[in-house]
Amino acid sequence: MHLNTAQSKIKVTSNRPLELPTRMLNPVFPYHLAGLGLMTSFPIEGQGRVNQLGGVFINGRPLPNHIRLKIVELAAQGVRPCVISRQLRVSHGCVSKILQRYQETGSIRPGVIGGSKPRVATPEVERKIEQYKKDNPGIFSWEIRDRLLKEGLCDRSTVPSVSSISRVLRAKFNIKDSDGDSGSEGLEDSDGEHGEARGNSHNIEGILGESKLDKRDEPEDAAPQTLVEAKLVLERITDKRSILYAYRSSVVVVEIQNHLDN
DNA sequence: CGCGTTACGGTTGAG
DNA sequence: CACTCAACCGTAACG
Repeated sequence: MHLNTAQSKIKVTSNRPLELPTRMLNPVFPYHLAGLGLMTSFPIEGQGRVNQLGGVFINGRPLPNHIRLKIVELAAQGVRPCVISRQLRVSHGCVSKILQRYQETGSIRPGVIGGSKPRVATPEVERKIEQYKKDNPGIFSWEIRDRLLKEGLCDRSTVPSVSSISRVLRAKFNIKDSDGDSGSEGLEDSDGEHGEARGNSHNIEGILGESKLDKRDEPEDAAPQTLVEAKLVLERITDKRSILYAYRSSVVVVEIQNHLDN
């Protein structure tokens, strides 16, 4: 049912997470061989691969949000994990992981990928920096650095650099940076457990999030409820076919689907 | 057969 | 600005 589309190639040219709706699965891919061990995780154009179930995934990258959502929704309706796995063509290990995470955290989102933990600006040091700044708002970063050394909180190898201290101050006190771009935006999310909280402006879900459709874990209130609302959003998105699948309202989706297919 | 777990090959991004 | 490396990813396979 998913394969009778005119779409014949899955184009994956970016290493960003892509929306790869199941209806866009490659109809010429020999899925009957994919599960026989003759080919595993068969590479398709670019970074997209096809798993044993015929599902498309990008190695190393999280499943798109709409599929994660669907997994949780189906589970909530009482659908068994093995059925979800087959229906959405997602490995059962992955279904299991996403459901477990949802149970534990209430979030459907992937974890925070990449980056590294602060090496010098530890929470304790950050607290001190914050305190120094509160005590003396006019204090310079290099003065803070000196004080951290003098009071023995850090030694020369562990004291944060002046730029590290500046970064902490920017974060804590929302001080505008000279380049004045993003930077301070994600700070509201200081619980920091949501994977999409940063660097999300270059994928389709990031765009959605910024258009207030899917910013939180429970986005349905903000989702377009009418065809007109949905079209307005669609007009700002280049990959219209893909973005469809992020929408929660199946009625609207079907309407837009028909509209685009004509 | 269903599913929890984990090795593996991969990506990411703060430091 | 290129690099490092520890975080996370989903799949496949085992038990």
